Amino acid sequence: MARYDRRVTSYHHGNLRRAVLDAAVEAIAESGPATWSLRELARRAGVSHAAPAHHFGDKTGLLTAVAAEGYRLFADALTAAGDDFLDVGAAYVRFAVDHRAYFEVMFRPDLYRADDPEVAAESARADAILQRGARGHAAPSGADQRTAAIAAWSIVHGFAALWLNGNLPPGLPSDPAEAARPVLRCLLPPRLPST
Amino acid sequence: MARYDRRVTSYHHGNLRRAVLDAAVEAIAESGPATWSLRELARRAGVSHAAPAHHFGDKTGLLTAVAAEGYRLFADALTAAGDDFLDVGAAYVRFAVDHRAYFEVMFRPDLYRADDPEVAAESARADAILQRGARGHAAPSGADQRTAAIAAWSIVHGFAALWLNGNLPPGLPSDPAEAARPVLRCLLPPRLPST
DNA sequence: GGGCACAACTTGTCAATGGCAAGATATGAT
DNA sequence: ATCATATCTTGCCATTGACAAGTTGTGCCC
Repeated sequence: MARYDRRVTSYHHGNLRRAVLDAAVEAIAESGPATWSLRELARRAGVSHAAPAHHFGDKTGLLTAVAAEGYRLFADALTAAGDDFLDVGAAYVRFAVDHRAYFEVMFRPDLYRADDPEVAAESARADAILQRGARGHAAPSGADQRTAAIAAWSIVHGFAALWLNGNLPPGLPSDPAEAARPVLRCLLPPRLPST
Repeated sequence: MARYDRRVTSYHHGNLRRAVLDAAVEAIAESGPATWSLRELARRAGVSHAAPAHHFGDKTGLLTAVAAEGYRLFADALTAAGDDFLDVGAAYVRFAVDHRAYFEVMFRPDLYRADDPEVAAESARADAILQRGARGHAAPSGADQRTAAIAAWSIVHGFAALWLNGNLPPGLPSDPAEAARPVLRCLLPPRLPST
């Protein structure tokens, strides 16, 4: 913490935007997207109570910036996972847990301005990668491609959401991405006995 | 609206608890669980700004009451749906959409006191019914029973969450429960050509 | 029917918050 | 050197959640 505190007393912070953004993500990760205040973030960063408003406009603007950055990191993480459904799904769950604050804001569109250009662009990028990942496995049970893609997205998103809420039964592997794999496999056609 | 306004001017409202609860659900359905205030609900009910506190303690107490009632209605709805996975899943999604306010609060445990006795009891009841519903379909792909149950819960919950967030592609049936059925079927073993 | 304990609600107050306006200070371009 | 502009501060206001203390209605017991 306090990585972005001002080292010396100067009128200009130098990196206020990033400092407030990081403080927000940290605060959200600690106790949800509603328990902190803009003024508290300003205090953490060592600036006056109105300084954040200059960079983000208002609280919604800050959450919009969090969502935009979250979608960018999210799309990057999914891209790095490759094409296979299980790998993309595991990366999806891992992102949700490792970057809980981003994830929680991203999928709560009432918190931010979803029509923000950067948010729209990055979320569209993530969408495209998810579509590709879903296409990587054969449509089960004779369902059409689109239905199968929705099923894939649903099971991955549902697992991540339930994990974050603590709704899953105890005894699962401590690594959520590994815990997810056998669950996601349920959506795939029966495997050959060779593997 | 205003179904619980006081008809006559009297010191006792007569049904304040229910009136505030309904006003809260209405407000949450309109614009999320964070955009309203206790004082606004009090105004809607035509009582003083401190009256709700008498029944719910504080804002968290009110949200706890919403969650408790939500889980009760939820468990009832799932019970009425029967034993079949597709029926229970469709009822799950229907509840999420028809009772959006309850659903959004229920699955955001940071908003309320999850250790509240009534919440715990009703959510346990819902859990049991979900387990039964998941057991109603054969475990696919050789997965064990528990993994299959988590997969079932994940795909249903994920579909509901994505529908509520507006993340699903356009063109689906307008009835979310019917839209969910083919998606949920992806989890089942291939059907016989007879059906 | 009289009195009394308690439930239901009101009024008043306080610190904290988000947002705005106006002012101060630093930065960089020319 | 000057000046436009970005960055940050100070001051202010309405609103909020929470609490304390007072007021009014209700039901119960005798």
